[in-house]
Order: sequence, then structure tokens, then C-alpha cells
Amino acid sequence: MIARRKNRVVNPPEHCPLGQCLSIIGGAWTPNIIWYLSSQSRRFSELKDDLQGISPKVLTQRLRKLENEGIVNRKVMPTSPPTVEYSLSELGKELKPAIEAIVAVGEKLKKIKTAEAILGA
Amino acid sequence: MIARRKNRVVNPPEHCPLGQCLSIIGGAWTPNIIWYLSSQSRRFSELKDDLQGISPKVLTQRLRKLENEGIVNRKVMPTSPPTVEYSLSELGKELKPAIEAIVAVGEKLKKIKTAEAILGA
DNA sequence: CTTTGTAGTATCCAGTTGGTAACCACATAA
DNA sequence: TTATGTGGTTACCAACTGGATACTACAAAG
Repeated sequence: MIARRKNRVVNPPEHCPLGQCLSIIGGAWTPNIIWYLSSQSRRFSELKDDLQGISPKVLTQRLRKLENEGIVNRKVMPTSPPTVEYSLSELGKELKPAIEAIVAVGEKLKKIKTAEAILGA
Repeated sequence: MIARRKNRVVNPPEHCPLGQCLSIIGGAWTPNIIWYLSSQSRRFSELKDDLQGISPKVLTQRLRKLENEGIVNRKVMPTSPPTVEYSLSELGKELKPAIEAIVAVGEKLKKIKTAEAILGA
């Protein structure tokens, strides 16, 4: 029988910022929405075209949630018919380094996988 | 009627590294598992204690998946009963900057939310 | 008068996820 | 002899997720 090691690792900082942040960028399409908005503001139907395959329901859901969390600004333009401009808020822009770090890792992973595929591993 | 803007935003790099990476760190408990393993190697039951509330089923699922993806190393020790050491692979360590960036954002979010709570916003 | 584009809603449904609980063989400690 | 710890596995199930589809009101263009 083996003595159980008792040393606890440092806990993830209280009430886990990991979960905090991942609950925002988690969910299908969400990171992509943030990605598109990070370079410029976009209208609803523009986003729908950018994110090929997303249903209007899900796009609305995501945008509403991001708006409630203060990540995204929603601005109705007085055109006819009214158009709606979505953009990243200042808070939303804080997400960019995280997204970029994730993208960077994703690219490394892709390289490794393609290398493996070529080597037939 | 409004002319649809035609300018397309830069696409997320092909076959989206975002999704690539998020499919790895996504899923309940996964980021936390990586967090714990990032500071030292841990045994199955140690992780189970670290991640209070995780069921053995899910822990196994996560570890198996991470192992298949080459993020985590699994090493059976010749003790009695056999113990199993999990650790981050070199590839797994590449995830750390991304996790740290996410944690950083999570902390900012938390500060903002607590500030809002105090101000009664 | 019909069509088009706007920004969504409403409804239904299938698939996935994650949780609970029970169970396993084995060896050792009490 | 019985209990304990090891690292899981299995079956079941409720909840959540996201996709497909159809639908809306309104105004303007043709």
C-alpha cells in the first residue's frame, strides 16, 4: 500500500479565473465571433456570412450573451430597415491576447499534426 | 434598403487553430487538469482530490483524451498496487502560455465584476 | 404588387455532455 | 478476516447544446 502524497498543488486562483474566462469564450462559434469583431465592427448579417454555417438563432444567442457580459456593444443604426452594428467593447478587447495565445498554440498543434501525417506516425 | 458591405474580414487562419486548440482545452475540468499538471506530475487519485467533485469517469475520459492527443504522459509505476503518474508532455507545456493568458483575462473580469457589485451597478 | 433585405423569433429535435452510483481485481495492512 | 487504497469501468439518465426550419414586421426597390 502506498502512502498518499499529501502535498497539495497551488489551487487555481479562487473561484477560478479559468472558468470565469472560459465560460465567456466557450461555446460553439463564440471565439470566432470575437475573432471577427476584433478587427472591425460587423453587422448581424455580415457576421452570419463570415461564420458560414451558423444559424441565426445561435448567432443571436451568442451576441446577446456577449452583450450581457459587456464584451460586445450593440448599436442600432437609424437606417431603413434598421441595421445593427456589433463591436468589441473595451472589456472585449481584453480578450484578444488570450485568443491570440490560443491561436498560437493551435498553429503549433497543426504543424505537429501535419508533420506526423507526413511521417506516417 | 442598405447596400451590404462587401469587405470581408481576414478569415481565421485556415481550419481554424482556435477550434484546434479549444477542442483540446474545452470540456469540463480539462483546463483545471492541465493547470494542476503544469506545476508537477500527479497521480490519478491525487488529481481526483485536487479537482474536488470530479467523478472518476470524467477524470479518466479527460486523461485518456489528453493522452491520445499527446498532451499528457501516462506512466504506470511498478508499485503495489500499481500507481499511475500523469504529467504534461513537452507538447502539453506549450499550452501553458494560453492557459495563463486566459487566467489573466479571467482575473480582470473578476475585478470588474466585484467592482460593479460594490458600486451596485 | 411582388420581391428583397433587415434582424431577428419560435419550435422542434437529435446528439453530446457530464453526473450518480455501483462495481471490479488485486495486494496489503490491521 | 475484513477493510483499505489502487486505478479505473459500466450502465443509466437528466440536462444542456446546437442545428434545421419556418416564420415575423417593416420599408423600400423594381
